[in-house]
Amino acid sequence: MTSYDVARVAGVSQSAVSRAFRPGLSVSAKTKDKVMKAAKKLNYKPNAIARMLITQRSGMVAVIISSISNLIYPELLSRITDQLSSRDVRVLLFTLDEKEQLAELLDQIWTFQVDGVIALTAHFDHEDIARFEEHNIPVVLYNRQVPDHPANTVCVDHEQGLKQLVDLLVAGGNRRFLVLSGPTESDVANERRIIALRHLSRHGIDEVPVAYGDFSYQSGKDCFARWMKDHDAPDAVICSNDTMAIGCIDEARDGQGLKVPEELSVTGFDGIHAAFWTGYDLTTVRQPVNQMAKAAVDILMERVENPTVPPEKRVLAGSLFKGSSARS
Amino acid sequence: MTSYDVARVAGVSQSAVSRAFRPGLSVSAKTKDKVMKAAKKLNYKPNAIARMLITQRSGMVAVIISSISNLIYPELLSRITDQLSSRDVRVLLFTLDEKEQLAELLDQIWTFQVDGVIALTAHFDHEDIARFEEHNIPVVLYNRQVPDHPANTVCVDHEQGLKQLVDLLVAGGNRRFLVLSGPTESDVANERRIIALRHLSRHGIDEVPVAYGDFSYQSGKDCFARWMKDHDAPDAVICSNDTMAIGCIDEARDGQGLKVPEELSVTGFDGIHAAFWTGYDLTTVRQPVNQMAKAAVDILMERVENPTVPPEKRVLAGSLFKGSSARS
DNA sequence: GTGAAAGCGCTAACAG
DNA sequence: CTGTTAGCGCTTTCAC
Repeated sequence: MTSYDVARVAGVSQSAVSRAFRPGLSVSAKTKDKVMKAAKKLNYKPNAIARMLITQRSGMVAVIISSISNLIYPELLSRITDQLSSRDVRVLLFTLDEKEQLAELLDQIWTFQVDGVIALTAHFDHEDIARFEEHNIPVVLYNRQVPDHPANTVCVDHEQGLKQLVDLLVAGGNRRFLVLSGPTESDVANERRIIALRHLSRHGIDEVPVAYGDFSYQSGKDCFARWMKDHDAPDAVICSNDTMAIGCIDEARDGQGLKVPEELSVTGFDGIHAAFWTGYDLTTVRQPVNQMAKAAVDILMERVENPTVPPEKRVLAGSLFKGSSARS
Repeated sequence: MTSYDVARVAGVSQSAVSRAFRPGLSVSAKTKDKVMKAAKKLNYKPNAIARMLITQRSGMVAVIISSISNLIYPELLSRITDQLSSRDVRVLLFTLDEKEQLAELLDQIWTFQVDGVIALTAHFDHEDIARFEEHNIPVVLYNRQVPDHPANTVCVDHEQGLKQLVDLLVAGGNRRFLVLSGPTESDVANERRIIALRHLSRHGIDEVPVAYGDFSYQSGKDCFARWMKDHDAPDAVICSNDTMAIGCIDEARDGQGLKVPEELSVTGFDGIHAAFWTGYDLTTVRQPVNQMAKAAVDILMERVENPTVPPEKRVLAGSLFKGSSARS
């Protein structure tokens, strides 16, 4: 079923059919009516692929996500998809687990002529960003920045969030700390670790040990277990994200027999749903996920409409959630 | 940058360029080399949209998912995306929360000319399936069937899984039951509820009360709290999924002061990651998610290659996981 | 307001 | 093996 078939049945030209299906184009009510009747009869739907080819706009945005062991990603994906849907844009989903796959993934993105990209994960250097500019595809990075290069970014305010978190912990009498960081390949992990250590240092707490996991529940559990093998329990564990914090709590309680928060404070970051489950009730910094998703989509679509708008960085404040996983 | 530009630089015809970029087509090594050199120089990538238009194949599969309050969905989405990626097929993601949006969503799917559809959610009647057949788009349903109509389906064996679960609970001395079901609009919820009740009945346990939630953590919590307001605690709660079971456990422990499993057995279904967190250690039936995702993609892609292959139903056995949330 | 005509960038016969 | 040619289904000037 093509627009020609509809045109024939409706007794109009093919271009009339095309016009009838594009909003805001000059067609008389009578013609439009004839076209719509014929279209319904033939069960005709315009072919989006052909439209993409001619308009040079795919109506699709690539969303890059990594494996779902970090529970913040599905929540973000969900919000971003909703935001894009409401603007009548479709999501082409890409997952990226290994750094090496990035080049291949980018190739796919070019060939698919997506209108834009939202990257929830992956490290982008200025060369990658330059390639996007070359291809004229706007990109928005989530919670990460490109060193020495302006880029569209929406970030939670790590500085402010972690300051509040650290202040709270210190005020609660915690003195001996352990930082449970995400992997050093992760921009987010590095930022959160460095900022946390800096704020601890401002309280005169230095030489804080760091253990490294991969943002997953299991790694939170394992890292803490490994640490406890040849160390005394610290007062508090500052985790790079909620998923690891939950793993750490489970290991503390069930593996090490420590009472949380009486004998051990544990904090997370993100504010995933599971963090608020009463079994954990995590002290954490909540990303304003809805607003951040909206900001990411707003920034992106503005650049899709008008490619000359310069890069923009938006930093949104997180909110400290005082759960019962930390003495405060 | 089009194939014509590359052809000009390489000193060959445009169709030679096209051939060079399609695997397994007859091009001499020399020509291919010239083409690739020119392509690299011009930073050329074939335009997938144009290819879709001419080949009538988009290389995209629509995946329909619902809101992520049920944690099995992100896990499934992740596995399915991996499976499709490995076959060089892209995922076009659609979310469906309200039943009323289905028609609109289907329209989108037609216009985008996807090669196939995997539906993790939504209720499809035989009319919907017929429309897919009309459009010649193969569909695979996940954990749901179409009444009175053959359709491609991959299901976990609810019958067998729930039999094992109920047998285990009864053997553990549990006699007074509560079933915490997902919503009656959900095919999966209905199937799990009815089968559970049937198996209880076989043990002579009838007139089992049912409370209805929406598969979310909060609804598990709320439903159980509401039930406890004007009833004694049952021996065991059989939940339609793990997320509700976790909510139920949290409410039992923190809201009602009940010891799990000593005073209350709670079971789930699905085998989501969080079910195995040591804080819950849920007795549940684990869907073989990897195999099911693979089966769904296998079934789908076989029909994409060859539309005449008849519908197929694959039922995979789940595995009972004996956690410590139920007396057994 | 409407129709004719020219492509968007590519693939796939077909003939050489 | 290579080049020529005819579209895929649509949007968009451009005359009328």
